[in-house]
Parts: sequence; structure tokens; C-alpha cells
Amino acid sequence: MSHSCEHTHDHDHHLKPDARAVRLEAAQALCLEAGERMTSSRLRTYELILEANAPIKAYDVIDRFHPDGAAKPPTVYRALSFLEQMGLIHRIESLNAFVACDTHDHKHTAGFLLCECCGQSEEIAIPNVPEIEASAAKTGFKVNHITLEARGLCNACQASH
Amino acid sequence: MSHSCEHTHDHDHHLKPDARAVRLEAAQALCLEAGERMTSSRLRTYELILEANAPIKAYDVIDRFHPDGAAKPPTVYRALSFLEQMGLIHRIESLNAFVACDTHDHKHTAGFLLCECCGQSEEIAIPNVPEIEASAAKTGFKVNHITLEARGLCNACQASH
DNA sequence: ATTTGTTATGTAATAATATAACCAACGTCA
DNA sequence: TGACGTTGGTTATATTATTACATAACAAAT
Repeated sequence: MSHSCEHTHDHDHHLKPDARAVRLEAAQALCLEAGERMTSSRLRTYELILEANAPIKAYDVIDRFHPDGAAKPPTVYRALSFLEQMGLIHRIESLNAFVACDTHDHKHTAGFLLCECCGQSEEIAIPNVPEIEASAAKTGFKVNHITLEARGLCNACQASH
Repeated sequence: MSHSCEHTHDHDHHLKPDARAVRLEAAQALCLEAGERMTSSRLRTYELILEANAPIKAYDVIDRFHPDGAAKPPTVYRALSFLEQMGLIHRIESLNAFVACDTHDHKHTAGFLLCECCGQSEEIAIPNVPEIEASAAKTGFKVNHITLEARGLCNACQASH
């Protein structure tokens, strides 16, 4: 979580422990249904992402992975890419960070509002996808995946300035 | 330039030497007008980005900087951030790479179509910015900057498949 | 219950990307 | 001239991510 200012950021998206438990259960169910294995390192990685109240860096996951000492990078990077493929998390390209998917249907594509002040993110549906595809189609480009990340100030942080 | 397939990519955006010269001149004029100094490392960095026919990595610039041996990373990273501030180049977040700005007015924001096959990029105006801002405004979020990067296949690469 | 193929993990090393810190050189303009 | 701000050189290091290869766990069929 990166703060670009000094004021307190008491507004947070932190999930309460029982809400996290619900998400962890749901993730396990999702994997089961998909015939994939929600192993312990994958679950631990997902848990740490849920515990963060903002996009979290891979190395922060690595550092927090074990109570005593860090995980090895490949352990966590493998889990991250699995979770991303399952649609359980998203990678934020402009932050090199990861955040839990916030939608029910675990789409593999989403837009993000990234607060430059408190570091929190908000997941949004990408507006006007057909227009973007149409714009691309002008030169015959066929879109497979859209990355949309808007930086700015969340409502709470505007108030604090 | 990263190829995900084996067919030839003979379609390219390569600027001819004289077109590059025009761009270099224009960049110098732009800096002059802005009261900024287009120094030799900045110019060399810009030149290498113009010579690439696709988004280029920082370390590729570093490697090509001198005829004999590489530049030091800070030299190039400083130039890149200067050029980006001037609107002469754009950073592609999802590639960790840089591309010359292709518009006349050197806006600091643009969208990109990124071909997963030939690695080339195409700069587009971000469609429907007001809709994106409106979507953000639903929760009071104020957008400062939009990153839009669409991966897919360019026209030429679709034809080759 | 063993074999076998597949998927997942462990481990060490290293690659790739980016910045910090500090001082020297240069420009400019009072 | 000399004082100040900007730019660049240099070394080191921080951060992010992957390769390569060995081992273990699991599933399914024999």
C-alpha cells in the first residue's frame, strides 16, 4: 500500500475475518467445480491477498507467507498465476500488484480505479467495451483482452485534502 | 519485439531514416519551446525508440545506447522519464516498454492496441473517456489518468494465421 | 497395490526491471 | 566571478520475475 500523502486513511476495504472465510470457502468450491486443486500454497496466497486492503505486491505476499521467514518466489508466483487464471485475483499492471476479484462471476477482465493517495483499488466493469472494440476494428485489430486502469483520488481522499 | 509465433512479420511501422530525422527535429523544437533541454542522452534515447518498430524495453535502449557497450541504467531511465513528461514517448504498462508518441499534440494519455503476435503497437484515442469518468464518479472517484491497453491481433497477423 | 502419467512443489540460481545516493560538470544569469 | 539549479556519471542496490531441474503428491488404470 503506497501513500503519497500524510493524512490518515481510515477508510478501508478490509474484509472482516468471517467475510474472508466466506471468500476462501467459495474459492475452494470454485476450484472443486472446475476440477482444479486449491492447494495450501494457493490458498495461503489467496488469503494474504484477501487480508490486504489494497493491491498487494508479490514480494509482500512472499514475505508474509510463513509466520517465520519468507516463501520462495516461484511458490508465490505460481500461485498468483493459478489464481489469476481462475479469475480469483487480478493483476494491476500499472502497480505490479495483485488484488482479489470483487465480482461474483470471476470474469478475467475488469477495470480498476486506483487511488493515488490511499492506494486502494475499486473494481469496475469496463464501460463501453463495444466502442473500444470498434475503435480497434477500424484498422482490423481484433481485441482479446482489455486492461483499463484509472489513477486518481477516491472519494474519501478527496475529502481529506 | 516479442513474437509468439513463427510466421514472418514483414508488416512493420518502421520509420524511414528521413522520417525519423523529422521527428528528432520536431522534438528538439518542442523542447526549445518548452524551455527544456534536449540533451544528447535524451536525444539518443528518443532516437532509439524511434528506430524500434515496436515498443522497446528500457534495457534494450541501454544495450544499444553506445556503439561499443551499454549505457548505465540511470542515464536511460532519466531520459525516459524526461521524454515521457514531454509527451514524446509513452510507457506501456503491460509490457514494461516504451513507444514513441504517434500524435501531433503529444498528449500525455493515449490508448494502445498491442499485437500479441508481432509485438507492434498502435496508438488510439481512448474512446468514451466521459463514460469512464462517469463510471468512476458513481463512487465519487476523480480520475486523473487513464491507462488503456488492449491486447489482441493486428490485421496483418490475423491474416497470417 | 503397483505402475504410470500428470500436476504441483522445492530449491538454487539468475534474469530483468528500476531506483538510491552521492558527487562532478555544466549553464546561466545576477 | 561565483552561486545556484539542472543534468549527468558512477556505484551500488532494490525490486520484480523466471529458468532449470529435482522431488513429491495425486489420479487413474492395471
